[in-house]
Amino acid sequence: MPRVSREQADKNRAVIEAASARLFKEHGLNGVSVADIMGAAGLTHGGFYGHFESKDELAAIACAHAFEESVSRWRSLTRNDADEQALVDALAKHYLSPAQRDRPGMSCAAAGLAADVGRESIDKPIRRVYLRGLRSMIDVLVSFSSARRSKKVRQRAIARLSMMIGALTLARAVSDDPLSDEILASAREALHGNLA
Amino acid sequence: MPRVSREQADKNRAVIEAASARLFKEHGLNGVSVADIMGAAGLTHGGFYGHFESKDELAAIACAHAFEESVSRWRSLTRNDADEQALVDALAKHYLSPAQRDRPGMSCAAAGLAADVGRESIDKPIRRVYLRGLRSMIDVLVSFSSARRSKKVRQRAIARLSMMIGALTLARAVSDDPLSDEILASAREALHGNLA
DNA sequence: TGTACATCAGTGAACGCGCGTTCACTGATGTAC
DNA sequence: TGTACATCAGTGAACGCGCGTTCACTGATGTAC
Repeated sequence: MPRVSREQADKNRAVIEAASARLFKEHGLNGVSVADIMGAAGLTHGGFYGHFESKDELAAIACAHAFEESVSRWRSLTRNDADEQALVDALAKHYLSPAQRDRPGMSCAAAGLAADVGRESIDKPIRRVYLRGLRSMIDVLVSFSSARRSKKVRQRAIARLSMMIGALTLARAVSDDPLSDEILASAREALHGNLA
Repeated sequence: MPRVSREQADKNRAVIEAASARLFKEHGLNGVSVADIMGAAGLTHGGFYGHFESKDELAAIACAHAFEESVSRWRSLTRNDADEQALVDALAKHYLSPAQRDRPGMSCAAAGLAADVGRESIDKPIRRVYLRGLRSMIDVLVSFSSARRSKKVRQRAIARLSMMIGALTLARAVSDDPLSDEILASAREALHGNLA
């Protein structure tokens, strides 16, 4: 059934973008084919190039979407006027959970795409998008602190983000072993300040 | 020039293993072909199956080699009788450097393969090898402490490892921006205890 | 409002290409005498 | 030690397959009158 309404076509494009964001985080940029993406959106592969110029272009768009989703979830944590440690704890509890580990497609963009983006050549559009997304995540963590201008606050935000992403990535690599839960718990404890 | 001496064949196998460990860390498990690996070892692709049963088998062997190399480098740091913080600082200085970031092939096995291993299905041989390797890295970090038996020491070791691997991975994803050096520096500071 | 037609979103076959793996072959190595 | 021959490490063509991308086609949508 070809030729769908303009409105439906826009919806289809949005579905393709959402599905690809999930699939890219789940299986990696090279672990997902154009046919996989279109199939997940209920379409066939040929129509892809009516919406996007290339798979690389969609990868960049999907990366932006994934970061927007992750960051807005993080920002929603900061609404209440809790203190910095409470906010970090809340984020860590959510972020470093078995549920997040086991559903990479529904989870953090920075963690799910980091290694793949690091291997993309520098001129690929996804690299600039990832950089922008990572900066906004750091900004959210910095905003948890009341003293936002200090270099120390920013460095602490970056270090915390590194630990969360590293722990999630490692937990996924050994998800079939008790060590996986131990990694999540250890990072949560460290972020709570219990190991200092 | 076919039919090489038994001795030369063993050397060839060792070269294939070393080259593949480097390439897998650099480009990912799916970013390297059998022909790439054999070419890097100065051979043609057809001879591959005389040495290994499959690409998956080599991936597991290469992963084991990569961890042995990384862990023995880490262990060499622990020879002198420095205190825990000095050992952590020495490791961080080495690990979180631009040189390590820019040469993934020559760098940490746990960081270079984590995301790929997390996406491999549970029955793939590389997963058990990665788990063993990660455990031995944790053991090295635990051995830095004089109070080796405590749960806290082990959790701290795991949290430190998570932060180092997360920081290195993120630094690679944004390596074309000043944020990359900032990530490395932030993690080094955090590991030194300056941000607590 | 109804009709005629141009547009174009989506289909599915096809393109060239590289993948992991197989296999007949080559000819130096290793061995039996 | 020298010769005859079996072995087998490495070669390169070939396999079936899936990839990203292209394109002729379809037929409902959108528009001009």
